[in-house]
Amino acid sequence: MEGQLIVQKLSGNIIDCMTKDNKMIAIQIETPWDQLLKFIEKYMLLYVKTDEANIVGNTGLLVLDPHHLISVTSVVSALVCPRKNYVNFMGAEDLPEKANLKRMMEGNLMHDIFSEKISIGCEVSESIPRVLDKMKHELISLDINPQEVKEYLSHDAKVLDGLSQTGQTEIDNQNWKLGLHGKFDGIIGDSIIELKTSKIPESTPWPDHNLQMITYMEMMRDREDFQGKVLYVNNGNMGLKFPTKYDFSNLIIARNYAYLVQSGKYVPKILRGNEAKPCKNCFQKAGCIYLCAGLGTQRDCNKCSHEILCDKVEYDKTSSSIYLKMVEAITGEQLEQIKLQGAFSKVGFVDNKYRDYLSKQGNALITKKKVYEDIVNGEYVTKFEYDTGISRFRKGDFIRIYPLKDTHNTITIFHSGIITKISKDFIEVVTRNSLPQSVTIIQSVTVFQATNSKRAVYRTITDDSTIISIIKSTLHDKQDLPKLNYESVSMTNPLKQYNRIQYQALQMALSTPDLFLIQGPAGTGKTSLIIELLNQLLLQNKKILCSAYTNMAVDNVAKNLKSANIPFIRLGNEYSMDPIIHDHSVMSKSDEFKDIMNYNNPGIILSTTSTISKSQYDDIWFDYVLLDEAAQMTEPDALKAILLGEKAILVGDHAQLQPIILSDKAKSLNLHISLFERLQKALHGRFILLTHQYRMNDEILKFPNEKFYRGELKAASDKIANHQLDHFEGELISNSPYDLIVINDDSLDPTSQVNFAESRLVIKLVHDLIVNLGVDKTDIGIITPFRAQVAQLRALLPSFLIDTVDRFQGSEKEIIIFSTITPLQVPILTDERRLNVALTRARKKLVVITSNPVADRKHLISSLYKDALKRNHVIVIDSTYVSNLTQDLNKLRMSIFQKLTMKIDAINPDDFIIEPSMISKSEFLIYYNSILLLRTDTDSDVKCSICRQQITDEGIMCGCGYFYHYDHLIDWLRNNNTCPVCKHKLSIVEG
DNA sequence: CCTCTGCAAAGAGGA
Repeated sequence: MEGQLIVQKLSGNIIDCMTKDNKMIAIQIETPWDQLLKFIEKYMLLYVKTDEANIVGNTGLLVLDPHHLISVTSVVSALVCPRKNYVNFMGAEDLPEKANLKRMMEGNLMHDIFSEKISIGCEVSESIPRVLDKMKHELISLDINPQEVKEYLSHDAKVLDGLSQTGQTEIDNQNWKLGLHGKFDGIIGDSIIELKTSKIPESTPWPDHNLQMITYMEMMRDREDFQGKVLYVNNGNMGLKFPTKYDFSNLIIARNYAYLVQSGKYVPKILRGNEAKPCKNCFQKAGCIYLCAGLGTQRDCNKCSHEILCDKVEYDKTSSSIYLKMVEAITGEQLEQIKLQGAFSKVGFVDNKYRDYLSKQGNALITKKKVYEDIVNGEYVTKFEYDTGISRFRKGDFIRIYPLKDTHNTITIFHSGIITKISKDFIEVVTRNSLPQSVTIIQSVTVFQATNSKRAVYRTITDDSTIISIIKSTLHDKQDLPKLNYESVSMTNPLKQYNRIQYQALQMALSTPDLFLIQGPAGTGKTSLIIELLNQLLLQNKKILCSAYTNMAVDNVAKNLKSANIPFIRLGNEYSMDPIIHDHSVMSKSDEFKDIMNYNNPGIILSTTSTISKSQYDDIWFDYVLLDEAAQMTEPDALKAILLGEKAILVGDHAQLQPIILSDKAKSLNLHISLFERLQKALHGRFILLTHQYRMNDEILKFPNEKFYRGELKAASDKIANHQLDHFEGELISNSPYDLIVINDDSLDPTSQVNFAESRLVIKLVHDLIVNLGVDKTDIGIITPFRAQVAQLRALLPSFLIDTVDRFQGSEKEIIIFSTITPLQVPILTDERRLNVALTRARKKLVVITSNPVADRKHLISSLYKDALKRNHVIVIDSTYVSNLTQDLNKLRMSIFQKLTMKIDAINPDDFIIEPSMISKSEFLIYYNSILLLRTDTDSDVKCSICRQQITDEGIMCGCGYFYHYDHLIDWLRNNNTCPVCKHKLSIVEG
């Protein structure tokens, strides 16, 4: 038998399972598979392949939770040593030796050349300068001489010109039966090709290469019977080696153990005695010992074979257990993201209905045809036309591209890419391979930097610096630090004048021997203080890291430094930073960066926490680490940067956005509480609140001030308290700095993330501002909670500044128009902090637009409404007014852009209306994060996965493809929050 | 829902 089974009952080594077509079957599990028995649970999904009803020896396969995909490299490492796989997973890796690092980089570059060779068929000599340029930043930061690498490539890679055939390269693949995913180097003809640059073996590939190739071949077997060839390129020679036979069941056992490690169900023991032979040459030995001693897990010093290296140190038990808890939280979040990616990825094989409806939700994009394809810089640039619609995609998103006519039950192949351009009917992407005419595009969401976060937390165990000790001590007790002696601190050549509190904050930050926290609410001059701190510290010849979670926040500091003429170096990929600061990027300042890296030279480095946490920067040491928007990052994220410095200054506002955490498990372990927020409560004597705000008119400030800052904020001067636009009264605009417009329309779809009525109103407002009142375009900012609404508004109003609330944090504008969408189910505006951000961006005029009556809602937005009503700021309009705007839509748009002397195309209003039937309540009732479950009129042969009875009327299907009686699933969800089979997070929609 | 971004394999030794 062969197939996917759901576990119903376990007794001894017999498991009662249900097949997909509702047959019950008992399987007996014998050695070596019986070692997995204790991990098998009710409702667990299994893939089973066996000749009889017994799974025994190497004749059968048993895959635990096959929808949780494990990477091929993890499996190979788990087969070599399960402990090694565990050590890697825990982030306890050491930075490889320098010589080895260089070999790794050389290998990387060789793969890039190979990739170009078989995808576009260009000469090696043409590729070399190109791939070196792409890798320049990494070579610089690792202090590897590009010239030496170039010589290596010119000598060794030349043989690749001997390859005449072209094919596909870097094949991303997923196998939903075996629970594996991976990426192999290429397919040429009927062969899977894997390139290696190590010493060429005499006959067959080296063992681990053999295992890797066997796994790839097995993963692809159901689709096509590929040959496997390992291509060795070494010292100017080329050798092609064919894999030897290997018992694949051993690989699946290793896969199951890697899965158990990743889901936190299993910790492999350290090897001892005779078992420990492989430890001799293991690169993970130090981390392995470290985890053993640091955490006290599996510790048994008398029997341990690692004695020679181990110093038997007893680490502090408290911080060790906190470390374990944080890693657990990070892992929880990682698992949530793996599931989310899994649910999206199933567009590769679940039926078209599922794909279409991901697309209707804006979570997938289906192309119609290729408009052009070009090769730029060794990569394919493809432009597609798609059915007009509004999606959540935007420029710069990492995406996965699935060929539409290439689906398979168990295997999916996709291309990774980046969106370079997107409009309402065209999308342009960059990929390594040529793409077919019709594809499905989904967002790539496995982006949580789990390994680096774990590495940072792991390093805090043994770090006994003052600052890390203070942070650790606040985890169990409140700490009162001695007062700072700051009064005598003076500044040389300050950039500007500061108020009393700002000045005190600067003095305190500059005098702290360890840490300091500055809470800077909206408009209180946070950015000026950061620039001044950087300025003063640089004058003191300090080496400083200034870091934030988002590229936008880092760029904000960079632009201010640039205009103050203060030198700095910006780390990170150039495509993710503002082009204005390209001349400060590490690519343009490589020599200065090398000096700062390697010597004790002063300087300012700007980077996202994500970039600076890469292992290649482990050895840089800073006098100061300055964190901007520190309340927006998780504690591990903050630790990544803080670990690199002697002192730390955290600037943020915990009344504004907090880190985004998807997993309930991680939330229960407080991963969503930032270090800034925690220290603000637990650490006394190192905190100041800035209270003078330089942004908002008092009418705009009033509500957020009372709601979020206990009324502690004041305008810095009367001038600011009263500043407003000159004569700005219009048809929909009052003479006051603050309006709340309510569209009285009950027919709107409350689940939608786009709202055309609000968009039309935005256009009307922009029209009145620009055309009637002569407002400058750059003074207007338009914000909204959803990416989809941003896309709609951008399509209607090209070249205007339109963005999500989250991305607008840290910015301000004279006039802000805030389209709320007033969603029912989605708690986007019930998060007070997001509302706070939205309401505090405007200097002189704030217009909030909401749809539907809001007064009777429990949401915070209803108290906003009540407050506005009391203060006479509410403007109510009816739906007829808005629908009449539709006829004038193009006229309004044309006159806006005529005034701006820009040419635009007319649009068809119908393109923007989301039919209520598309997302009707009766069809979709249960959410999996952003994905809805399908409610369907089922065919007769579908069975409920809970009661195993036939579904005769309506059934409901999870993204994993399993059906339920509607009532049974609802019953189940009263006590659980996941799909019984695949464990995806599900929640019932109110109403 | 909102954000961040690369991903996975790259490498040594060696049957």
